[in-house]
Formats: sequence, structure tokens, C-alpha cells
Amino acid sequence: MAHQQAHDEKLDALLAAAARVFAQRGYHETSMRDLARESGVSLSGLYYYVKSKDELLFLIQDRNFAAVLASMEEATAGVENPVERLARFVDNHLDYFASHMAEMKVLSHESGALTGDFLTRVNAKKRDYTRALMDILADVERTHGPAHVNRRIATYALFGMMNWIYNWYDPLGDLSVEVLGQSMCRLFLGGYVGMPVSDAVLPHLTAG
Amino acid sequence: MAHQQAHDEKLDALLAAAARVFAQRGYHETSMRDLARESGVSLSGLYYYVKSKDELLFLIQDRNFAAVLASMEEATAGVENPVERLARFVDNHLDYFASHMAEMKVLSHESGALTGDFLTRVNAKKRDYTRALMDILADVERTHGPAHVNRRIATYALFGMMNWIYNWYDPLGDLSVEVLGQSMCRLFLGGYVGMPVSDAVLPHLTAG
DNA sequence: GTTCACGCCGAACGCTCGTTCGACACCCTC
DNA sequence: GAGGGTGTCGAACGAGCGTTCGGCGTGAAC
Repeated sequence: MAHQQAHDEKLDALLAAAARVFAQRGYHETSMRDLARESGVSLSGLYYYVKSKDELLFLIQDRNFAAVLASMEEATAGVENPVERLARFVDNHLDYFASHMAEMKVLSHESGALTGDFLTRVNAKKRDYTRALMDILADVERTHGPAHVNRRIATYALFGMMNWIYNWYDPLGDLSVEVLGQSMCRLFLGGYVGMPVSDAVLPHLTAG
Repeated sequence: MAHQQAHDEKLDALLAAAARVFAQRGYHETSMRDLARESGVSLSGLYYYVKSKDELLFLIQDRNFAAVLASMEEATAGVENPVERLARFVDNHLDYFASHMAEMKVLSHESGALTGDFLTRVNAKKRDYTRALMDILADVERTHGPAHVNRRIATYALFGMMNWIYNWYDPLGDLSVEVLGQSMCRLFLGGYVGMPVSDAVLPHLTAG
């Protein structure tokens, strides 16, 4: 139905605008009046698309988490080599991050702003995503010798270096997201299992 | 003068209580009434110690940044070996972080909430601190072979894995801050200059 | 015994917040 | 052309916000 599609498109645009403002000013500092002004809709008009400000934040977080999860599963599907699986995970994460900077900043920075059912549902996705990386690390250990550091610490350290980029990285600057991904893979793998990554051991990074 | 000292002590207690609440609820979600309730002072009584809510946040950030900066300078003073300097930097950072979890979460999470002069002053300290780590990395490169990744990326990656801990680390859990520091040093050095850190190359970590 | 700064407070001000409500124009269906 | 769902709006509500102000008790200074 055309109605439904137009409705969804407008909601998407609204969420995108909201994410932009949330990323810039922060969730709690942003008023519904700000969002109305920025998205070209009246204050009360917002409530036709969204039940509350909370739900707005939830929709941004839930949709983007779902997208990065799906994208990650597609990127790693069928890849047998654990190191390459890891590289694809990292690449996918940074790639999505860089091309949805505002949304991902909201995801990383405002994760504590949700409550109740909304929080539970987003946390479930977060748990799945974290688990996926941890499983890859377990595979890497199996094939590339013992880990030099605790797996849980390694997992969160890797997420830390990736997610922190919203504090400093400029997608339009001179550092490409490919270099970023390759760098973090090297940094991580070299320390985690002592892998010498100075040479081209990550073929897919150059192959596209 | 005894008056001044008592005043300062009360201000310190107030800042500590405020940092605790800010860390839990966030800066903007916390009202001055919340702080009054939590610190046992009346709402208007707060304004005897502090000019505004903004200044309260600034004082928390500025004082703790100054403390971690001074502590870092003391920890690295006189240490010649670049790798050990790096290890001490990391240890100091994580140590201060773990023992001032609330304050450091405020520092990491609410860095964008300041404006104007307050922002400028905190950013200056942040720049100094970042520069200090970058200089250590330059020394490490000089003595331990060429870097495998861009120095700027490496710097922020290391800060990322360290600062991210406020999202997952429990100082009272079974992971000690010593293990945390050692792990992140290994992780970083192994990937940055290909240093094999599986054996005890970081003497001070076990020596205290 | 008066003075005065200090530490602290209750009450209030003006403002902004998220949300609701009733209404209006539009367009498709019959 | 009547009816009803869809999309949008201005105006208003009650609540909570950061901040201010006048005043009160206390203890040291003279």
C-alpha cells in the first residue's frame, strides 16, 4: 500500500533527523521542539509518528542495532577462516559506524537513557552482538594459538577502540575507514595471539 | 585558616556526591534538587558552594583531569624505557579510573556537556594528556622498530579501550585492575610494534 | 553586649519541558 | 456531494527545571 510506504519513509526521515540532533546535542538536552524545528514538522505533528520521546530514541537504537547485526551476519556468513571472520566483523562495524555516525553515536552514547521494556529489548540485541564477537575470538584462539589476554577483556577492548571513534574520527577526513579497520585488526591480532600482521594477511581488506 | 579548610572539604564531598549521581543518571537528567537530596544540603544551600550547575560539572571534570595528569607525570617521571613509560601511563590511567569510577565516567561521558570557557579549559587539559601519550608512542617507535599502524589511530584506539571500561568494568569484580592494565599493554604493544609480550617484559607490573 | 560575616534555608520566579486535545484541510470511496 | 480515514497544526496544561532572594541562627571579634 502506498500510504504505508509514504508513512514509513517519513518516519525514517524523522528518525534520521532526530539522530542527527541527538548526536550533536545529546538526547536529554534535545527538546521535542528542537526536533520539530529541525525536521520541518510541527511539535504536535511529531506525535502522529511517534508515541513519545522515549520511543523515538528506542526506534533509533533498535533499528540501527538490527541493521548492524544483519549486516554483520551477512558479512561473516560462509567465511571459515576465524581471522578473516574477525576482520570482516571489524570492517563491518567500522563501516556502518562511519556511514551512520550520528545514529551510532546515539547508540554508543545514549545507551543508558532507555528504561523498562525499551532497555530490555535493546540490551538483548547488544548481548547477541557481543556474543558474536566473543565466539569469533574463541575460534581465533583455537586456530592461532593461545590468547595472550583474557577473552572478555579482549572483547571489550576491541569494542572500546571501535566505539570510541565517535569521539575523534571524521569520516570526511584523510583517514579512510579501510585504513581504520585494517589498523584496528592489526593492533588487536598482534597483541591477542601474537600474529604478525605487518604483511598482507587480511586479503579481503584489499579485495574489497 | 580553619574556615577555608572546612569549606573546601565540604565542597569536595559535594563534588563527590554530585559525580556519583551524574555517573548514575547522567548530567542533564540530574536536577539540582536530586543533588540537594543526595548530599544532604538544601537546594539553595548548594549555591553557597557553587555558582551554577555548569560550574559543578566543570569542577568535577577539571579537578579529576588535573589529578590524573599530575599522577601520570609522577608515575612516568624519570622512567627512561619508552615501553615502561607506556606501561606506567596505562596503569596510572586505569588505576585512577577504577578508583574514581564515577568521576571518570562523568569525564568520559559528559565531555560534551560543557560550553564556553569551561569547555576550553577542560579541552586544554585533554589535549595535554593526549599529547603525552602520543609522545610516548613516538619514543616507543624509535626504540622498538617501526609502528605497524598510524600513530594517531593507535593513540585513540588505546584511549578507546581504556576509557570504554566505564561501560562494563566492575572494580569489585574478579578482574583486578593490574590484570586489566597488563592485558591492555600486551594487546596494544603486540599489535603496535609487534612486541612479543607473552613473557614478563613489563617488570613494574609485578614489582608494584 | 553589639556587630558582622558565615553557613544555610524556604519560598518563589520565570521558563521550558513532554504531552494532549480539538480542529482543519486533503483525498479517496461510494 | 456526503463520509471517513490520514496528516498536520496551534494552543494549552501541569510539572519540573535552574536560579534568586530575603532572612535566620550561630559563634568569633571587639
